[in-house]
Amino acid sequence: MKRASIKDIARLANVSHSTVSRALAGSSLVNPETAGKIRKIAEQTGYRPSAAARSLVTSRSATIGVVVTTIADPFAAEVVLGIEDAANEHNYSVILANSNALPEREVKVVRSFEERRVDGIIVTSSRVGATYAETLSQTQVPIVLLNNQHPSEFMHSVMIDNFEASRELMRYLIGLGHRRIAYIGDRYGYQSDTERFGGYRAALEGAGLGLNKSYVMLGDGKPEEGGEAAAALLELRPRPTAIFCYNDMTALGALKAITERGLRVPADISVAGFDDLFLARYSFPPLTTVRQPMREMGRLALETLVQLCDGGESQPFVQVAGELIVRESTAPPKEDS
Amino acid sequence: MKRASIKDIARLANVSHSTVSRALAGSSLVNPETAGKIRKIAEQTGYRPSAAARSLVTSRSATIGVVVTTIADPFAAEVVLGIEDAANEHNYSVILANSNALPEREVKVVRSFEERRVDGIIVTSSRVGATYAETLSQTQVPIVLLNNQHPSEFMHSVMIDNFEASRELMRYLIGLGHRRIAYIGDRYGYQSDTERFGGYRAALEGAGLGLNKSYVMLGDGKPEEGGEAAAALLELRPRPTAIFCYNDMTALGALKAITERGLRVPADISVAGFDDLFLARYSFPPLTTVRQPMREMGRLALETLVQLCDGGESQPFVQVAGELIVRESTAPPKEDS
DNA sequence: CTGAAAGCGCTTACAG
DNA sequence: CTGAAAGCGCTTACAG
Repeated sequence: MKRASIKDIARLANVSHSTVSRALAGSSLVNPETAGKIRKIAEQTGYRPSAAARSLVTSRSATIGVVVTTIADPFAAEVVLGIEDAANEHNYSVILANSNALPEREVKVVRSFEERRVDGIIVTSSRVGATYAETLSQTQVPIVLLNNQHPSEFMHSVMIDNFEASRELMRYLIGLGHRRIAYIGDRYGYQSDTERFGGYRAALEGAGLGLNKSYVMLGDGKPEEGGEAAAALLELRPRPTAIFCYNDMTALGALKAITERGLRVPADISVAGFDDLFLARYSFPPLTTVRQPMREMGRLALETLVQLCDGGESQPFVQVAGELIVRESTAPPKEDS
Repeated sequence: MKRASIKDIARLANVSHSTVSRALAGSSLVNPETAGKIRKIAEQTGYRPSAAARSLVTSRSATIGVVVTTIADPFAAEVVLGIEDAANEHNYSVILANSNALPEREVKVVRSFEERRVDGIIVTSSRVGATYAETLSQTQVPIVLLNNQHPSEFMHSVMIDNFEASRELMRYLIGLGHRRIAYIGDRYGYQSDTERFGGYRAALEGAGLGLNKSYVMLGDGKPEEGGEAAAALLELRPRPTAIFCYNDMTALGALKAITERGLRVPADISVAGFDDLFLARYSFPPLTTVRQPMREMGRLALETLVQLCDGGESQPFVQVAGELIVRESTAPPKEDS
């Protein structure tokens, strides 16, 4: 059974299909009475306009493409929720694709977005390398990068002020009395990591503390390696009294590794993360971290994109502020340490 | 700058657009040499076929719609990852929508799917109430429910064998020596909760233990209320020696509430969950739970859907097995309890 | 093997 | 206010 088309309705209403089109579009150029009749018939027949047909003539699809590395990452999931909620309000649909950080997948995704003539693309927190960036810019549609900035006239970005937020967290740790603070970063060289490390370093310098390179470790942004890095840090003498993790996932692994080795957080060592994922409230102990307004950032990205799609201007870099969330994984260092 | 169309390529190749269409579709009805030339031009001009135009004539969109309550739920995220990975392999795109459990949102989502002429729909773990089910069945496209079964010729479903998995977990707990086992379910009456409760009950009976109604609490599937329920359970005398939570999120809250009250898990009381979310390995202590193969279930749902879209048959109920994962949140009850 | 023609379901000038 | 016509970019019988 095929879906009713505009023609079927025209026949039932005894008008031309042009009139039906206008009536359904709410045009003022049609007799209110006829319009009402048409709408009623459309309603009764369960008519649904074909987005494909419409987009063919209007050359707009009311669809945006969203690429994440993997939606199983809680950060990405929160962002996508924000994007989709906002998209829904603007009557856009979102096509979701996971790149799994595979270059061939990235290429395929962009190609599929192109074929579907998405009106814009949002790329969330992945490394946008040179090739990927090039593939992306060739799409000719507006692109918004989330937590990833790339200097290009085609790309806008929304991100948190990593440097400032990181520095604030560090000042808090230093204020607690910590002098030996380690940093577990991300070996993939995300911009956000670089910036957070920048804040870490600036805070150390600001406090007259030098950067001790042996206190800087690299993980992969996930618990497993966060734990390994933390374990290695524990072996150092003098041992750091606090560990600042690039993100909450890393911190989660650190917490586990430390606890498993019989040390207590924060009595023996403090741990802080970054993101304020949902699970930061349920870790043991609850994690001190920097909150990123993930949903709002997603919403902001969508809104920027819609503005761009409507041919409007938008500032190329939207920056939001982080917020220090103090929980129970941080405390002053032990007297004797 | 507009995208190149089949006509542009036809002009450049000095053939008709029909030939271009055939060549690009890999039809054998076209001279290999011409075909090669056409493909080369298409490549050079960065030609991308319009999915809209194609779907208009083929009446297939190569798109499927996925509705989740919220993608911020880790369970949903894992499932969606599985769906999208499989969809990618079959060259389908997925449109993602969050219903937020709002009826009006559900209606809007389905409407949008209809307008986009999705080839099929997957609905993940939400209550598919009577109205929603009706809205869904009217779409005329195949529907696959994940962790939600609904008797209807239009709907297929893939789900875990909740009853059996729940019973297995209970047997394990009983085998440990527990006699007073509480259950924290979900007040929204999901089918999965009903079935897990069924397994709980059957196991108790099977062991000659009666069902103590005061040991059965209801949460909302999230940590907060899981914690409240656990706290209430702790007040009971005699106190239960183990708590089986409907899902990991509930267990996470229970763990926190118990620990905050100065009791130790599993020394003072055992806790088990269901799902084996990523975070179950990082809770304190690591959670004993039942693993649901979430990604595989997503993949299975997509595969079932594709089969249905291709006009094939498929068994209406696909059931997968759960797997008991024993970690550190469960142990024999204390001697004196 | 190739092209001309029709048609998918819409929107939108154009003419009345 | 309304209709006939053209066209968006494809696929696919039909005829050669």
